[in-house]
Formats: sequence, structure tokens, C-alpha cells
Amino acid sequence: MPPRRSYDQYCSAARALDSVGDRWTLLIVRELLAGPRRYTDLHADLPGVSTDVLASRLRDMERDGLTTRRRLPPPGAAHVYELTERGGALLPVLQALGAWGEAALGERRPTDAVRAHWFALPLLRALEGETGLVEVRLDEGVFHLRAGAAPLHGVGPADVGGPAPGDGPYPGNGPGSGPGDGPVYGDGPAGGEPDAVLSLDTDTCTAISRGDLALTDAVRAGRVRVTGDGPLAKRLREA
Amino acid sequence: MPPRRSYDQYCSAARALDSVGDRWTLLIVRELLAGPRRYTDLHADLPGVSTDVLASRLRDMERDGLTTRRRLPPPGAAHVYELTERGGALLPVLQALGAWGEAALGERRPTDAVRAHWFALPLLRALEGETGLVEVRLDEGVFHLRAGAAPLHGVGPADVGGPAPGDGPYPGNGPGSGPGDGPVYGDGPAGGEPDAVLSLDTDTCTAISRGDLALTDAVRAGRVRVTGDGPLAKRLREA
DNA sequence: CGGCATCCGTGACGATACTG
DNA sequence: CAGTATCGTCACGGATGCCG
Repeated sequence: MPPRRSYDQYCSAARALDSVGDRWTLLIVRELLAGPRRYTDLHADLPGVSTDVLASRLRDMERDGLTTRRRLPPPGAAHVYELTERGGALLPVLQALGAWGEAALGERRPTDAVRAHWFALPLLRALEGETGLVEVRLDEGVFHLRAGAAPLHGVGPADVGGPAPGDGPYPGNGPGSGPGDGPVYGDGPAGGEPDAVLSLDTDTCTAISRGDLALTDAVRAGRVRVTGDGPLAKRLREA
Repeated sequence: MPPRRSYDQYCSAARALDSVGDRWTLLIVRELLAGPRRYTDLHADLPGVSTDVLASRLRDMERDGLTTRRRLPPPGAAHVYELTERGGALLPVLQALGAWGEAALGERRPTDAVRAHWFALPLLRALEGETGLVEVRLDEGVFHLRAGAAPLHGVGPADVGGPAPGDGPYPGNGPGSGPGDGPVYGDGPAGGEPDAVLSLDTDTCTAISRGDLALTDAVRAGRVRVTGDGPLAKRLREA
């Protein structure tokens, strides 16, 4: 739902905007694509969102079947929010938005916040065609992504029937999950043994994300250190 | 601009939402993807938008390089709004949103407005792989689309450098334009001789749009009348 | 502490009326 | 026809407070 008011148009794009057209909603989805997050983590990685708006969005998203709220296992009892399958199906939307926005990214403004995992979606594009668990180390932090784990395009409408509550929970992000389920990227180091570890500085990562610099060229120029023994690491070093 | 306030995040998706995250903006783009439109036409096909908000959005979009305002040729002096190349590059975003929203379209509610050309984007998906100028006739009206005229996915960042004003104007929608330029669909009958004409009722069009019914199956079941002599029409009849 | 609810000032939105 | 002007309402952003 946008603001509580619907567009009232019999059009699938308008219906989508009824659900995710509200301010902050798609950015919350971007955060949750990295896996289950606590309220405070979300609030920290979404600078500018007020506490009540965040709580309100999370409630609306749960009502619309985009997220579920789960109590963490025994130790460290806390709530985490995670995407349902329907919510995770928004990945292509964020990818399309990100691809379009790259042309206008420009230089980093002094007021711009940055989080390491915000580079995950663009890097996933740069790694299109590759497969494997990749850990990325930036000055801002570490994140990981599972290249080839999800179709980059065309998730399509072949998923859940509607926004009914009670959708199946989004599978956990444990290492070793099969392709297609679980988050395609996540905050922090990779859970298991990564197939490749990329170390690079922010400028290089930005250039790759914007498409100004090919990942292989960056490796060749020594602007990306590639470690790891997986076939993906070998391919990146050789290319 | 979203609301005039930016998210202030160095993230391409957030930057995209700075430009098109405002209420109504993406639906205005949906309308303009059908080709140049006048203010009053936009207002008529966007039920619920107030006049000042529409004017404000059009101003913002022009400032951000998404649209241009042009004075129509000599006779019938009026202004038309049309997308720039950068604005037209939002097609994949609307397609991703539409694909995601199809699962939640459901039945038409009594309060839902409908316009014939809102079926253009879903039908473009149903015609993926085909090429040709198609005219679609519904009870609600007639529209046309150019299948195969634009890449359905991956327009990517390889377009204009930024939202600087003064971008090249969007090419006219004259018939016979090469692939890639000009609107991929439009209101009213096709400008030139269509390669195929599809006549169908709203329920059938809805089922096809939602992916519940394959276009070829609908033709086979007699729910879509296909006329025309183009190879596309022949393929649809034979399939 | 994490997870909100409440209050408040500003501004965006929606409807109507009005003007060039 | 193409907007601008006005106005009430509601959403947003920021700060604070409550409660487990």
C-alpha cells in the first residue's frame, strides 16, 4: 500500500506501487535482501528514516505478505524481520531501479551515507555469468554474495498467489542452501568457505558498480586483490 | 527529487528513487511510454491525481531530464509531454514492477479504473520473442504495440551520462521507426499497417496479462481473433 | 538495551475553484 | 485547454518517553 490510499487502477504496475510505492519501502526490501535483520540494524542502515515510519512500514509489509517477523533461536532473544518468498521476488525490481540509477549516481556527495552491502546488487551484475560464493572486503565493511544463485531477470509472476498472510517463511541464509532460495547477498563475511575473496577500495568498487570499469580489467590493473582457491577465483585471476 | 528530500544514500537504487520514487511519477512514465501526451490526456488517464500534483511532477521530471515539453506542430497548437531517452530507459523498471504486481492483481475491484493501453506492458511480455506491429482491440479501447522493438530486459546503464537537462529529444513515434527508438506501445490504432490485429475481451486479456493463459492457447480456444497478413499473424494462428 | 508509541512542526497530497 | 491558487488533511521526519 502506498500511503494508505490505493491508486485504484486495474494495472499490475499500479498494484505493485500500492504495495511498495511508499517512501522507504523498497529500501527496506533492499536491506532485507541481505538476510534477516533486527529493527535496530535496519534503523542504523537506513539513515533518515524515523522510528515510527520504520515500524509502520514493517507492519504494512508484514500485512501485505512481504515480510515475516520471527523470534531468534534461544540465545540472544530478539526479533528479526525477513522477506517472504513474495518479498524476495522484488529483487528484479531493485535490480532494474539500480541499473537505471547507476547513470545518475555520480560522485559521492558529502551528505551521502554509504554501507558496504549497498554495492552487492551492482557487483552481482558485474559477476553475471559467474557462479560461487564471493566475499567482498571494502573499507566500509565486508559483505558476501552468491553469484548465480538467483535469476537476474525474469523471476516473473510464477510465485505465490497473492499477498495473503501466512506465506511460507523465507528460507534461512545458512551456508550451502541451494540456488534460488535464501538471500543472494548478506552483510558480513560469508558463512561458509568463499569461492573467492575480493579486496578493493571504494573508488574501484564504485567504478565497477557504475559499469565504468569491468571487473576483469580492475583485476588486471591490480585494483582488486583476488584470493581463494575456487574456480571462480581462478577465472577472475586469469581473465 | 523524491519529495524534494533526497534519501542521501550513495546507492544507485536510492538515487533512482530520488528521481522516480515520488507518488504518481512512475505512473506518469507508464503513460508517456505510450508516446507524447497532452496534459489533459494525462490527467484523464491518471484518475485521482490532482491538477497541481500532476503539474508539479511534470515540472520535476523535466528538471531531472526524464521528459521534455514540446509545442505541437502548426495546427492544433498544444503542448505535449514526452519522455527523453533517459526517461524511456525506465521501461525495464515498469516491466519488473508489473511482473511482480501481476501476482497480486486479482479480480477487478469496483473502484478500479481501467484503460486499454495499461494492458500493453503485460501483453508485450506475452509476445516476447515475436516481432512486429500489433494492434489490440478491447472493449475499453484500442492500442498498439511494437513487439521486439525494445529489449525487454537489460537496457542497462549504457545510455545517457546523467540527468543533465538538454538531453536529446525522444524520437517521434512515426510508423516505421527503427527498433529501439520511439515508444514501444501507444494509444489508439497503429499508425501504419499492423502485422497483426488481436480482438479479445477484457477477461481474456486479463488472463493473458496475468500469465494464467498463454496467448497461443487463447488463440486456439477462439478467445482471441487474429486478423492480418503479416508473418506474426500467421504464426499466432498456426501455433 | 531493543522495539516501538506519542507528540509536534513541516510539508506533501487531494479536491475544488478559478484564471490566462 | 493548461495549468495556478487556495485550503484542509495526512504523511513524514525528529525528538522524546515508555515498557519489556
